Amino acid sequence: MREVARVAGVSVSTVANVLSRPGIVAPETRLRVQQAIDRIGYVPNGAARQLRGVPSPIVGSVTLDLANPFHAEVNRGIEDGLAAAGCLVLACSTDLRPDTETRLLHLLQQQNVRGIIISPAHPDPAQLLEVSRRGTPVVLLDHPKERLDLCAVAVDDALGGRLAGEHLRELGHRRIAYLGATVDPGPVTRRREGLRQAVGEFLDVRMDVHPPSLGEAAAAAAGRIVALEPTAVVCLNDTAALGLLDGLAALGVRVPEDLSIVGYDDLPFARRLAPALTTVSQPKYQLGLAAAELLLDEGRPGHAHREVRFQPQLVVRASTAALAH
Amino acid sequence: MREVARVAGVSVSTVANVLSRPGIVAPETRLRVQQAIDRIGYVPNGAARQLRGVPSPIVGSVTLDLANPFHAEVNRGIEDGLAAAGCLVLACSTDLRPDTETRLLHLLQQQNVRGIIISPAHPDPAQLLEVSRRGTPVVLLDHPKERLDLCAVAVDDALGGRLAGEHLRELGHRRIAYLGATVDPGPVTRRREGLRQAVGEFLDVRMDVHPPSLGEAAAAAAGRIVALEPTAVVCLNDTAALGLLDGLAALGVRVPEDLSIVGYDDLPFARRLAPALTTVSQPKYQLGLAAAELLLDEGRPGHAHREVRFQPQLVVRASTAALAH
DNA sequence: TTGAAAGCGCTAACAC
DNA sequence: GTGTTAGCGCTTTCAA
Repeated sequence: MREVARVAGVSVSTVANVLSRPGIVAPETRLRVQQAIDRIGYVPNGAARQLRGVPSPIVGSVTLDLANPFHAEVNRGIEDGLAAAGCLVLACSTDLRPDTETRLLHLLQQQNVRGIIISPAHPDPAQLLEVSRRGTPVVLLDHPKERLDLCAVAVDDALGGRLAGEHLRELGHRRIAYLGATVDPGPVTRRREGLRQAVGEFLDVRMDVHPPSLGEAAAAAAGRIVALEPTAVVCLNDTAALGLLDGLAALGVRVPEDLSIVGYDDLPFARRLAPALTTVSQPKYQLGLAAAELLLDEGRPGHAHREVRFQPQLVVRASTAALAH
Repeated sequence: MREVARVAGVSVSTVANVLSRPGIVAPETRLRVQQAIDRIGYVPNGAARQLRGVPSPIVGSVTLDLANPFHAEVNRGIEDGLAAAGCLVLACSTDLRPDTETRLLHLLQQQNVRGIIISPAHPDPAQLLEVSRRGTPVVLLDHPKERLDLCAVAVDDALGGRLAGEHLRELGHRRIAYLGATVDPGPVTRRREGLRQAVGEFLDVRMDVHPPSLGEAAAAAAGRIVALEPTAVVCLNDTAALGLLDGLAALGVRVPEDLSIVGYDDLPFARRLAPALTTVSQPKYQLGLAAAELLLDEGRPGHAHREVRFQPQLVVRASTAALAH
């Protein structure tokens, strides 16, 4: 900046004025400074600006797994929602590990991010309230606001589970399994409860998803599921359903003749699987967009914390069928 | 920090020492300072640190579209590769728009990021060389190094196209279409050329992918493709192949009996489509991991720019078949 | 309309 | 082993 000032024959503060309040500088001077900036290829130093109190354009996004297509699309919504305000997304994955989440929250605070959008891995929100209290706005994603003093974007997960359960009941199913993981994120736990309340006999199946992928774990769980003799299985998401279809095919179990399958998320491939997957759809891009808007609103004068709530929708396809007698 | 010093009864520089060079501080003093830090809940200010020359832990990742499962997984590889060094990923999508890319590069430089990993949208790398020359390391992703003075992670795209073409030739196909977009990223263009060189009659089909999704555009292109009377179609990626299968089903065209289809990327769903998709697999997570490693190496003493090259692999499934006579 | 100067929070050289 | 001190690049009064 000093160099720009020298070349333009003005003082640093005039250069600063051209950058921050161009209206206050004489047109002729402004032009000279602009030319100097272009000639030198001057790029302002964000760190120095921040130190002077200008808010950072960076927003932290803490998700469970960026490689998961659901989260990837949510993040794209966040990115686009923030882009209008010139903000950038610092994207992090926790793999559902509370300690990783704690570490990331620390790092983000240190970076003075404008705010944090988080799908919590830790069941206790105390940590998040503390971050918020310290001055970094926090928006919950895929988590209900309840009485928390934070903004939240939520999907009615229990309803999603119930929709799947009621659909299966109507088809005559009574023994229904839920394929989840040994440790599930909040939304999956809430779906399970919604399903449990909607069905007769509920069979809880848990996968250990450590080393292999979710799909492989689901394929490997096929035998255990079949042994329980359910007539239908609801999976924690479409990827698990995909793997389960694989595993069932290997066992010679026909879907939906022998077993009905329901997925969750309605990823683009769901409609083209063999058989086309019945699933529960939830908005993805819109979730991210809403979270971005809530976060941007945090800075504004009359801001009050609020919740934006989305409804899931059952999409019936060919992987579920009426129970044969 | 001053507050911590006051509480611990030491000077700010002692606090600084505890944070940056703990070994130099007397254990007793160190403990007192640590306790003060915990009690106050002090969080260091990254901006101030940066201003003093400590490198930023943030790395920019500029991709074409974070919501694309291929890029999402690449980014996850980047994230994990950088995590070991305590770095965070600022993830951006360009949607293949050169002006967006330019804007993002500017923003990233302003943030003094440690480096930038980029899948270029702009065909001319001049801009990237300039960024690198100015002191922000740049690693090319999904782009060959060639004579550029940058590190690069590349996949042999032409080979990928050739593999698809040779597979189809062996099955007796001669009229082969390539389904791409009106404006394709570099890798897709290179695959097209590889395919063109491997087949007899090459039919170039371009989709306009602006408002709807790639899958929908591909479904809509089914009619145009059929009119060209190819016996096989290679798609720019699996998502397009998925859409095309949809469109063909609506037209009553059977795959592979009437038309063979080849995808690209081998996304998890490819093996479970109806029919299971023949596709060209390329490493995704590994690409990101390699890029992260190259970037981290940029800071080290004897660093020399180099290219890490991956080979694509043909995965034959049920969507391609020998040409009936 | 422009310039001089103070200071944001921190690090590191140096003196004690 | 600990404290004093001088900036890092910028914004923002305030004075000229």
